[in-house]
Amino acid sequence: MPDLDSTFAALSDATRRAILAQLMPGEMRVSDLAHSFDMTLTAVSKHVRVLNKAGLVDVEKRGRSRHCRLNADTMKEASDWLAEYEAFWTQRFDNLARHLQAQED
Amino acid sequence: MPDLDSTFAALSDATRRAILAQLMPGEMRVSDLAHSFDMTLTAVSKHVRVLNKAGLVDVEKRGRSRHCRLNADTMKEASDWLAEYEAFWTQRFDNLARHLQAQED
DNA sequence: GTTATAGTCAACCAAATGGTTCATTAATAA
DNA sequence: TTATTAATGAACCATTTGGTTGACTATAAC
Repeated sequence: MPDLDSTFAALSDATRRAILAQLMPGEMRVSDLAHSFDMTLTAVSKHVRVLNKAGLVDVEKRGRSRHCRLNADTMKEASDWLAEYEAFWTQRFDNLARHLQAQED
Repeated sequence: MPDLDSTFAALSDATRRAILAQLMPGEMRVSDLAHSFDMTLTAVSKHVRVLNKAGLVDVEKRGRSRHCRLNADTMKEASDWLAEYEAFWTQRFDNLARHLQAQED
């Protein structure tokens, strides 16, 4: 049930975007993520919680670890919202796009 | 010069997204925009300033009016960032059961 | 001129944000 | 059993945010 407000808000922090990038190859524990950042485990845990509440990351408790993994469905919703404006930026590059399309054929 | 931080932050507010939607058909003055919202002109003016600083809206002073228009190039940057995750929502390799398990706290 | 309109600026407020430290819970290891 | 590890919770702090009101600037209209 994540709304666009919390999704975009979650994406507005560089640390959280970096967390998402780290999760691309596969799931990671919260403490593994924390090693990459110059902040406390508590801070990273909070960021993960924000991402989780925004629906961008799923967290699964296994033993005493929390395993985090991307939930890209929510990103798709943000992407879909932006896509409604696509015409406003593709129009400018229309000529280039046609040119590239012609080269593909 | 807008960074992703301010771009996504600007997009995280429903009022500002509504302003962007209103600007799709064409430019509008700040006071025209303000008519649509249950808040003061000052508040709308502040939202426009946030959108302008984020590079999402261009503002041109004409007479005593400020005319606002979309700048979709910045939206494209946000869209491009999200697009790097496209593979994660187009290829749905995660199964539903695991997803549901992750949802429980 | 005087007055109305468009908009910003400044000050203020309550709530949210991003970070810290310290304490605590829960699971594993010795 | 005891100690260690993984992670969250609680309290705190400074800054930012989204809104207000009231004063102000600048343009346009009468």
